Amino acid sequence: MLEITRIRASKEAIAEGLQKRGVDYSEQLDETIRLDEAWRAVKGKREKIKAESNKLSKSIGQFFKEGKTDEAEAAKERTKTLKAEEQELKEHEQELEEQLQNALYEIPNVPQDIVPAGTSEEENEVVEEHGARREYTFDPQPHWELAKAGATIDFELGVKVTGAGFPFYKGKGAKLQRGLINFFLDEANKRGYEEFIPPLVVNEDSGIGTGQLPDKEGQMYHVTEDDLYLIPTSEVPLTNIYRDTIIEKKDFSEKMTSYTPCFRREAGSYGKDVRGLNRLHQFDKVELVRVEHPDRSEKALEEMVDHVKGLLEKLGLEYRVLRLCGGDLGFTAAITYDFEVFSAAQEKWLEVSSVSLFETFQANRLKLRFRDEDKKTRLCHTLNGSALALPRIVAALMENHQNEDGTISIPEALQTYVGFDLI
RNA sequence: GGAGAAAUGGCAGAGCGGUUGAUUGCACCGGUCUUGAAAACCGGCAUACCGAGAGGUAUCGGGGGUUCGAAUCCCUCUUUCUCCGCCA
Repeated sequence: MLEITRIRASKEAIAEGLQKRGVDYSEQLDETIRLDEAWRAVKGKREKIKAESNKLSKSIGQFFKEGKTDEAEAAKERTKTLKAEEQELKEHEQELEEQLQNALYEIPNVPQDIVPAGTSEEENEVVEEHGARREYTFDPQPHWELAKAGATIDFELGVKVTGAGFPFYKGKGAKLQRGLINFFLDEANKRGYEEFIPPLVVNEDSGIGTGQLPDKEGQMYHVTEDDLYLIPTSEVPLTNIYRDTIIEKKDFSEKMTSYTPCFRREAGSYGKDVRGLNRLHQFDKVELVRVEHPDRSEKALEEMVDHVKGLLEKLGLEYRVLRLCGGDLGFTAAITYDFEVFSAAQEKWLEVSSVSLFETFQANRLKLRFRDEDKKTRLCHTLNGSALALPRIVAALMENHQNEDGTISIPEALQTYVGFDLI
């Protein structure tokens, strides 16, 4: 959520920045300004009346103490009219406040200057490419064929027990998952991220805090009985640790990591790119979350990008880094770098990580602040990134490291983690 | 799941209808004293919003109500503790 003070101060610049998302928000911005002004006017009026009646109430107490019953009764009468007036204004005020809040919820974050304009993924900017395309002397198999042949992942069994998008990993397939998780967590630990095991279900406040609610309600599994949501990413519980907090530390830099399963309904995305591990309802992910001083958030973003690059290199995968264009940028992000690995058999790029800086957009909703040098509270910057999401990494590892006989070589960095070098 | 008790500022802990945003202690910050430190003493010390400012408004777990007036009374929800039951 953008700060209303910021919209007030630089509406034009914000409207211009938002153009990069391919949608014109000027009308909505005007609407927030209008609502904000109306709201403040009504609020001011109401508070004045309230102040007067507060004063009267105090005097009533005084009158009673002094035994001036007549004066007290007279004052009582006067407060009655004030109260009625105040009540009316209060209703109007609350209405305006709610409208303003809703209007603000609908405006996405402003893309940073270097974010390219664009409306589709075609316009994402490839900023880096690493690793060589492997030449095959045989027809590389897609990972779902390899999984079947090697009995490492069982999709049909998942359908039987739960439904599509909930595979079973078996034997070496399961061990590979576990190995990757440990590898990713260790790498995060090395870079100073504290490890967490968070709850996998969160309440409504947390969903609102990180921006999943109220808009993207359909994306999460909702446990209606208890009004809780299955997390679509551990960004939600990790970032919400800092909801309603003021960081008092001077040179803070909060770095957290956690492995969790992630649950996504993926409503409306059936049919395309859903084969095998490409799009699941439940998948594993190691996530990085950071809370930073605004002056240090750019550097933090660079560090995270660097971290993810290191992981992909250690896994021996060909990858590229994209700077998402405005239209492809998430609602809450100011800038996002996507990492894609090349899938040999599918002949396409698979997104395996997304690293984003939210600036104050999440912090504003979270009420996550720090104490500035002049003792004032200011909003922090938040960041997060996957390091990494497992299924597509597994798909890429299987496809890119497959051998002609259907076996799969495990990259060296991973061998000590999984306990074997060939599947 | 049943029965009781409780929820107040960073912490501890008063207040139980009327100048209470809230006594007090600890912690913390500044000062005096001291060669320095400790002790002692003095002062400061919640957050948000509105306002150029003076100041105003709101907040004593959340929401609602009674009242001219609520931290204080009532309803409701949540959480914590104790006891019982059930269970990994």
